[in-house]
Amino acid sequence: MASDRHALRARKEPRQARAELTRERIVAAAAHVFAEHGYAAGTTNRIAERARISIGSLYQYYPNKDAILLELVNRHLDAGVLAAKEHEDGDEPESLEAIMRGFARATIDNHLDDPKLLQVMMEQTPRTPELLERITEYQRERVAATRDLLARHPEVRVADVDVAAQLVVSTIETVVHQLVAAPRSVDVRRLEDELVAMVTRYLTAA
Amino acid sequence: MASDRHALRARKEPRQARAELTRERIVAAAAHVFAEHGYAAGTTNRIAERARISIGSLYQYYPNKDAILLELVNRHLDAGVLAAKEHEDGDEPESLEAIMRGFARATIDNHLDDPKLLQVMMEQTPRTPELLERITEYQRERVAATRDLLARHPEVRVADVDVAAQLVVSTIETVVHQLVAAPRSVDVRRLEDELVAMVTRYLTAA
DNA sequence: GTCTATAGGAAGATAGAC
DNA sequence: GTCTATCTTCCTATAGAC
Repeated sequence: MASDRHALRARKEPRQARAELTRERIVAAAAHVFAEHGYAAGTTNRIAERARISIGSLYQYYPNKDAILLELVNRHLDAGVLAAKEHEDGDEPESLEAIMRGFARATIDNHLDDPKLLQVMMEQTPRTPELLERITEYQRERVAATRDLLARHPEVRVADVDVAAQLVVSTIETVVHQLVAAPRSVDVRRLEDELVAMVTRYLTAA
Repeated sequence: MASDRHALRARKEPRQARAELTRERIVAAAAHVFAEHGYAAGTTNRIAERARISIGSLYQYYPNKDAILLELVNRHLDAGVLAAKEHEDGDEPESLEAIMRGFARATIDNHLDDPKLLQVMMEQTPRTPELLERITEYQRERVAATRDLLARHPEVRVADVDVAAQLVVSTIETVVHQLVAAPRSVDVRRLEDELVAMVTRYLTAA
């Protein structure tokens, strides 16, 4: 078995690298197509066409359409977790307002990256069990991290830290999402200021 | 449903009344089917079946599937506007906190009515131009009414009333929506308290 | 491993009888 | 006015050649 394995260095790596590249092309194409046409009209044929491979090849890399979408959602959530972590792991002496601003900014940036795609993912996605699972886990993770942060921070005056964490995370996430989705709305920076002010005052009120 | 009323009075009215009843049956059936199966799997055939009319008859009352959905969305938004109006038109001497609680309570009630259906309408609906138009108008209306209320209320201390109104409406609406959609979450009443506290403190802070 | 061509199936909408 | 039966369209997913 695998007797042709001992070639010069590796025959396997280049293949995997090529395959990885193809997967990347598919994902990039899917992002573009979903953002432009929505989920239903973002057909696998269109995705394959944009990735400049055939529909047959596409199905060799992903078992079905939802798997491609799930990959996109996973990447977005991973980026969100990563961005949030950066601020959480910083030095603690930051003011609560600075921390909240970091949260808001990171969330906004992550959504501003490709608003159309995000909207499609949030609003038109079929709620498969895997996807729901992933989103729930993400929420749980964010709330838990925020709760710990609030519990440790000296400025926080709120009674129930669990409820507060849930409210703050939910508020920042959904408000940002809605504001980004509605491009007609007022100045984003201005609203970021007010959002930060609101949650900060809430958390530090006597 | 004994409507064999060949009254002397009118020949037209009974027919219209019958038609109105049928429309009502269709809408009720659609609400049930969408809530149970989602939008895509909530087929027109299923709706007709539940309304106990044939698919052909259904298409005599609504031109297509999206028109039925639009009817449902319209009813929900109308209920929302109505509930909000009740509190706005009340006597002014109410405290700001009482007003905000009224908003939150009304929003929660309106969503609690049929959470599943709401979730489907918010998340799986195809964003047709008519629907987007209707939602935008609803938002604009709510924000405008809230802005006027804030501008008149003596407790309000916030600098920019327009931005504040947008933030408050957006926060209450989206947070409630998310919380209702996620039935695993904490006590709804408890979170209502915190939500009200948050926006009230924000609006009245020095 | 990649392709073309198409099977397979679902669902929205319509035709035409009664 | 209501029904049944069906048409049309479209898209996912697969088969099979190269």
